[in-house]
Amino acid sequence: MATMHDVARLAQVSVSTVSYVLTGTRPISQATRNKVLAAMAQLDYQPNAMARGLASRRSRILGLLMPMDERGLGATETAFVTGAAAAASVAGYHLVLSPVGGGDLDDLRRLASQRMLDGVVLMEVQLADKRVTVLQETGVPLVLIGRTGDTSTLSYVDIDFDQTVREAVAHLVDLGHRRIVYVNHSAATLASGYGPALRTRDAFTAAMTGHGLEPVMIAAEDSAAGGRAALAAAFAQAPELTAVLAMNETAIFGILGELTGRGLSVPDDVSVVSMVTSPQVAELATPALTAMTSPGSALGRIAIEALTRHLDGPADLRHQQLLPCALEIRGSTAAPRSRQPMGADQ
Amino acid sequence: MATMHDVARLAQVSVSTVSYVLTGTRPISQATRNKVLAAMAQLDYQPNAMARGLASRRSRILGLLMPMDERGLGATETAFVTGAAAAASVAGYHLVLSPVGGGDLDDLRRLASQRMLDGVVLMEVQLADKRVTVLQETGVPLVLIGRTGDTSTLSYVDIDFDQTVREAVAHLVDLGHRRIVYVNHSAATLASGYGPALRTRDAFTAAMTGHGLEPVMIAAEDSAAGGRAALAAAFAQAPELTAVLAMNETAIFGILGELTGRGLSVPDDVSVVSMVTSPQVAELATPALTAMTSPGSALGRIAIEALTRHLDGPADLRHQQLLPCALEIRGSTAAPRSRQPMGADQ
DNA sequence: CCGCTTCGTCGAAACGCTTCGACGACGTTC
DNA sequence: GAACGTCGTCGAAGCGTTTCGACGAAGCGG
Repeated sequence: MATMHDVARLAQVSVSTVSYVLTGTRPISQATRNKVLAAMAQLDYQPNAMARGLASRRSRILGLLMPMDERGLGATETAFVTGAAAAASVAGYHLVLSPVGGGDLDDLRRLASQRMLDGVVLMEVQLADKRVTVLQETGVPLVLIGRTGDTSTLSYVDIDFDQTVREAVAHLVDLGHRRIVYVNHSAATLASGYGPALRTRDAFTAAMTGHGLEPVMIAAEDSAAGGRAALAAAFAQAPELTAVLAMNETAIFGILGELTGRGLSVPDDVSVVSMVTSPQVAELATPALTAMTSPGSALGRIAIEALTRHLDGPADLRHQQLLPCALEIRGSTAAPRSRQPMGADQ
Repeated sequence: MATMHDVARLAQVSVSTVSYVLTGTRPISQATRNKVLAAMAQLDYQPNAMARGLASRRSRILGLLMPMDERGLGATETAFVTGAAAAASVAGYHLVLSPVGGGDLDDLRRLASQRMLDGVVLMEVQLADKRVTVLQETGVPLVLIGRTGDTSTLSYVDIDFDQTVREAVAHLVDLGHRRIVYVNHSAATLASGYGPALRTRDAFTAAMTGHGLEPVMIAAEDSAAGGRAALAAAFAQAPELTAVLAMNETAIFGILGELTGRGLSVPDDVSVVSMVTSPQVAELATPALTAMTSPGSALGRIAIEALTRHLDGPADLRHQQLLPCALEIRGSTAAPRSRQPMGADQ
């Protein structure tokens, strides 16, 4: 493995000159530059990342910390990762993903303190998230996906759940629906302070109230069975429901199955809107789901851009941004079949 | 940020002694060790990963190179990653995931040549995979998930597709099925040399022939629509089919939808077995799918263990191992309804 | 044509760690 | 009790870069 010394010797210049050619820190004449470049090519020289990192105190590596639980990464998260990786590459950084469980806080602290990562993007942030505290203590530049409860001191990018829910509800209301049930994540997830679940709950209540309608929310386990149970609960609470808005991507297949099982057709009897869903998943269902498509890759890109700006620019700037999901109408929503005289609600 | 010098000064020992306490390379008396440990704790000392890596020429970081395409990571791949991460942690290594597209071969070469990774696990290997060549050239210790066409010189772990298909076919045959259609990945995927698709195709042919049955294979696009089309094609080629074996996890929802659409019930009219599928996905369907569950986390663990053995042990040992998927019977398979006189095939 | 920048290059000192050789101080062994 | 290990520690030499100060050579205004 050739080193800078070898290149310098072959090109008959000093080591520092080679370094300047590589980094562009100081001007180098075209003639010298060419000599050096030729020597590099001839030796198949690759700079040693460790040595660079040690001397320059920056690794040019960004970490994307993602929780890896059993249920896997959806297309949404994947889009996020690819968006982030692309942006990192453009900015001249490598992006590495590190699977961090909730438990290994010490592991996390170690990772961050070892100065191997120039900056960190943390995914799936809870409203009260110890990981954020740990990372802040280490002093690594940090951007969150999602928000903690107190957003004042941190940079973050997140989905604009408020607007997303408002648009979803508006779509259904425009179609003529009045009885709309919201199927959220599980009660346990809500209790754990999972931001998206809590924020959408509040946004749903607000949106429905704004239309003069009564909000009905059901918490569903993240499984097909959970979805089936949720639908049963929904019909118990609101027998005349004509539309379901679902946040729970996993439960939605159970919901659809149960609907079919009850002899109800989508969208003729019941309309279904899936929230924060990727087109890929939406297309899996029959009929394809009308969904609020999450801006996955944009979120990833923006997070990385904010992070690199932190690194290159002044230390204390904050970036806080919300992006709504886009409504994509497919086959699972329609005007409600008028099973009862119109105007009954009014 | 405290350095080793600071620790040494505070503990009144030499820098090398501190290093020996940390690495255990040489014996240190209990008294000295305690002094050093106390100093470390007091200063909240964290070793600098770059400096360590430069001096020792090993980063203690392993890379898991995964293609990140649009369709996301299934639970199978996720299990794989978590298995690998756990094993790496046990062995005292960090595991970082690097999303590498097919195109960035240069990127890959750079990553591997920079001596930032002690070893690499490469996922989703094609039968003829340029990435393997590139990585081999750089000399990084390498373990594959999947196999190239020529397996002689490399370490790999892979699913035993042959046995997996054999078991799946045997399950259906035992139930009494005679007309079984195999829905594979798309023709394009097959043509690109995707190992699992090719190997299962051959294994299916062999297994069916072994039972004295005629193998029928359909290539399906990776989408719900592809699944529907595939089922139509299947009925065209084998109108009396009673069972479907599907490799294509994405198409399977289309298959199920189309089956229902034709008024056929699963499993009474048609049995369905899903191959290389995670329990999570299998449970999404109604009824839950009988599936060949992939040994995801075991594959990850074994790959990392093989890799660390490469690093610590002799340079030239190979590890080549196949693991079958496990048959998990759920609700989508049953004996065929005898729509025609038994013995018609015999 | 004299002092002043600016340009292009060099040598050497970090960066924070590992590792090697050396060296007392003690047992052991015959 | 002389010769020999072993144990615990130290100092110093790297590891392969970046970066800083310095310095000769141009270029330039007055």
